[in-house]
Amino acid sequence: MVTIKDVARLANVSPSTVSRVISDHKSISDETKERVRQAMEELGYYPNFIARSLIKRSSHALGLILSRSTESAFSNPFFAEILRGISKVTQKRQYTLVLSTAENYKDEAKQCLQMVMERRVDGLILLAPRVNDELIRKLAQNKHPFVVVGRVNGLQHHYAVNNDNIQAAYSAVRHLLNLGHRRIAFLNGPAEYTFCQDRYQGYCMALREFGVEVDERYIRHAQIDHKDDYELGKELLNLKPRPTAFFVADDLMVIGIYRAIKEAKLKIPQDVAVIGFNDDAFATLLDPPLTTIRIPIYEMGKAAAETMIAVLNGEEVNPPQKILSSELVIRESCGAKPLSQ
Amino acid sequence: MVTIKDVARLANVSPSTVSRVISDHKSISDETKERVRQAMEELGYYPNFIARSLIKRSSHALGLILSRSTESAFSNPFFAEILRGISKVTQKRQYTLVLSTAENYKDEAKQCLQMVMERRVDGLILLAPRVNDELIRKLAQNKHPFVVVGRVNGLQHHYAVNNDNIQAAYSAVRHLLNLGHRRIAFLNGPAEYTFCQDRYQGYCMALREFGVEVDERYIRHAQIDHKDDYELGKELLNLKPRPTAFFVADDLMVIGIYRAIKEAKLKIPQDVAVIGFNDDAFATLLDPPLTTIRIPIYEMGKAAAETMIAVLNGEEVNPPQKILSSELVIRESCGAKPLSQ
DNA sequence: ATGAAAGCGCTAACAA
DNA sequence: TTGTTAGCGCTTTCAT
Repeated sequence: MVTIKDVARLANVSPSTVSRVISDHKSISDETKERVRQAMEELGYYPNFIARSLIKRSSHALGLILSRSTESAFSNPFFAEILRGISKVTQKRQYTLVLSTAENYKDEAKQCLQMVMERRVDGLILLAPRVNDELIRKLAQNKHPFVVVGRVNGLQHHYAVNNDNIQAAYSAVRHLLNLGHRRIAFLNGPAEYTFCQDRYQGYCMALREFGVEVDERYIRHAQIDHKDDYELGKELLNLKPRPTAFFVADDLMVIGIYRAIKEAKLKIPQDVAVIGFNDDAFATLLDPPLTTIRIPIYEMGKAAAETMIAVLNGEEVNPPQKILSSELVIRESCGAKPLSQ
Repeated sequence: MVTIKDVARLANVSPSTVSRVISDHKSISDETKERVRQAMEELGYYPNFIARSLIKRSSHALGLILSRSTESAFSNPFFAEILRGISKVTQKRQYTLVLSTAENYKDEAKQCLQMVMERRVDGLILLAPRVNDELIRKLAQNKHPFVVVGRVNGLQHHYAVNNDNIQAAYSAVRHLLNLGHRRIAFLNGPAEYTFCQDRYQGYCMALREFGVEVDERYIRHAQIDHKDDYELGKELLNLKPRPTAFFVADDLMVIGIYRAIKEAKLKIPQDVAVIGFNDDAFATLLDPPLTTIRIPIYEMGKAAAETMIAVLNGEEVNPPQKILSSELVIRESCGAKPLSQ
């Protein structure tokens, strides 16, 4: 292995001079700089990242915590999109991106704590926080740098990036209400996630505003792996009286819902209107194209990574909690445009 | 920061003894072992991974190189599936998984070379090799440990895991030929990837076996980001005489093809048969459900990671190039079962 | 069974 | 502007 000493010897300088050239220190004459660079080139020298990390007390790496099984995370377009945003930033800032890869929450919490304690990563980006998230509590307690994508409850000082879930769900349901729907089924994600809580709250808000009572029979929580969407869709369609519209908290679940509706020989949107969430790429390809909420996933990923790096650099991040807006995208799964805005 | 010295002091032993306890060295009395462990617990000690890496000359990390833009990689279910397989292994073996995140091939090659030279990772897993892949050539030249998922051309000694692309494409096309199709359009991926070359070869093999001449007009290469599938589908459908079947080299592209076919007021499979590749999760949800080739993506990911780790451990891997078999999954997009096998 | 000492490859005071 | 020296936190000979 070529080390800094080899370069120093060849260039006839001390190792510290080489080190200074690496970090482009100002007080090095152009002449020696050139000579050292040539020696590096000649020897094919690359600084040893690990040695550097040791002395700098920083791995210059960010950990990404999925907060769900690897399987269900990777198969969701949301994940791809957030990863795209994060990696855009890590790449630019020369950070290493480390993926946590656990099979369940408990393993993940342990792994993740170990990762920071062992200094494999300088900071963490956490997706999909849970209600009373144990891991987040511990990280905060140990004062480990992290930023959450989503909303954390019961924690005062922390960094987070989120979209306006309550408002977004509210807009979606109001859209259906404006179209005249009153029995609106809600297929939500697992109740343990705060983002599902928030969407539930938005759903209720809209109904109440229109004087419609929230009927829990019309609400279902699907599993995070989306294996039971279709079944839950059938259940909801069998309710008497049948819901005339579906608010589905993730476009991925719409696939199962569409199937259940079509199998019941019902037409979308004539018999049942459907509105989704996320605006995944395939939403426009569904039949009929899906009306849904577009959330700026890529931007959230970017913001999360930028926040984390800024915090690690000791910069002030203000505000510590950012909320990005979403937008209702009207396609054909709910029928005509609403009368009133 | 709690170091090995702090633990040593508290447990009244030398740092080397603590180090031995960490790695569970045999020649340490149970009594001291216990005492040291207690001290660790009490202080909340975690070994510094970086210091350890420095002396062990190993980062205990694997880099994953996507070989395409972050965007197009992450949006393909193939990627999620391979990542799932890889992470299953890295997790079990306590390896850190590092994601390379470049926007284009040139950047990626540079980044990736830097990653290994700087010792951020011990080895690399490379996806989707290109014909005459520059990066792979360089890695081999510098003797850097890597394993490729796919086929590499023009390189003698290397490790690789692949599926039987030629055979798989051959089966797919033969299936169509057995059903009586003779004008079979082929929507392939970019010609620069070896897996596309292989699928092309399988396509030709089958046609020739049935005495059908290969007509290049019926062959198109889609972009890796799947943005032009629909357009290419329309082009192919406008050919005179019109193809009666489509062999599509990635299920993701089938979405565009289905759309083109339906817009032309043609029925699947009555007017046009379609066969895909990958057996992505959504294949069964398409209308009609897609006949496709199932490749063991998860297993390939596992095998790749296992191979890489074995190689790093100095174990012998035999054979160095593994080929996993794929399987034709018959659903409804090609109509009836073929008469002959 | 345990400790002392050297050193992994680098950086950063402090000197010169 | 450059070199000398100490040391980041750990492991590993070599002694004892």
